[in-house]
Amino acid sequence: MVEPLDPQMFDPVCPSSAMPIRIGDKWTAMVVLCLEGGRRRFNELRGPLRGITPKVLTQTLRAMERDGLVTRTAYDENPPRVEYELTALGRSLLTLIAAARAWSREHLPALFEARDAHDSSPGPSALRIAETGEVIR
Amino acid sequence: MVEPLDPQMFDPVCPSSAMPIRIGDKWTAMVVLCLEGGRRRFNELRGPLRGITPKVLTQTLRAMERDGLVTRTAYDENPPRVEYELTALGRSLLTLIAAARAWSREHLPALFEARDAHDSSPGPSALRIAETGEVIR
DNA sequence: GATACTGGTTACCTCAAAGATACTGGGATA
DNA sequence: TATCCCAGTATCTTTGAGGTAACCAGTATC
Repeated sequence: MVEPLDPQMFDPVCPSSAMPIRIGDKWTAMVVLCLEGGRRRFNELRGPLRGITPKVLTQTLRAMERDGLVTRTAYDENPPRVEYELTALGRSLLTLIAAARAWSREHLPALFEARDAHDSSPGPSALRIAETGEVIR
Repeated sequence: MVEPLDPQMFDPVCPSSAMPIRIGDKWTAMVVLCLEGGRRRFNELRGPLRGITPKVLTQTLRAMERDGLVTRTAYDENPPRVEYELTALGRSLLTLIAAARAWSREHLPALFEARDAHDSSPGPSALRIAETGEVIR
């Protein structure tokens, strides 16, 4: 069997939403990474994907199954058991995900730096904010 | 000066929305590609990005400027002139975009094939349920 | 005057994704 | 009899991306 998934494998502090690369839906890339080491069960995936609701995980997996990225195998047991596994097509995304992560490691700090510099610049943006009365928390 | 942009450079029939990779917002990757050959003016970008509204192009360019992907240069002329240009950080996305396009060229047909097969499959779940104890590939 | 040009801004609307919360079935277990 | 477990469903609400249309300032043209 495969090793259990590390519940800490995705750092919630890491603002992946700020990463300008997305594979599929919000959770698709993380599901692919979870399945990299072998087949996994539904509730096994819910550990590392902290905060995902069963509904959204179901939606994500169904969409991935439809696109041929994962296979779903349901065993007629009790309690029920369902396993998900990457297809060759799903595995082909791993290199792309690795490229995106490499880009992030190399360039994301510069992006945040630019963002911070922009947000704290005394330029016309401050004026525009003052004019609109927009509140920034 | 640079050559004019080809208004056909993005095929509207190409379902890029189906491509499971996204760089930044919906238009970010296309803007990067438009700026690959040199600086461009606002309305120059609106040609290839068929269907983009000025509001969304403004939002996209502002966000990219904030993230240090493009520079915005406004000339105090009449009529006004504004030019956008890729930064080194923005250019660093080109390799990632190339990787995503390579993946799509290679694997997107298989994805669509899987999707079509799934959508026109006869039985919903009966075939996908494994027999008890049976080893599934 | 009236209109057009450029590079936008603003208000308003729509729609789908995401999330919160609760509930299901049916055998196994206490 | 009651409860637990897994793999989901069902329903509602929120969020936010994206789109439509109107408007702006300053100059130049008709």
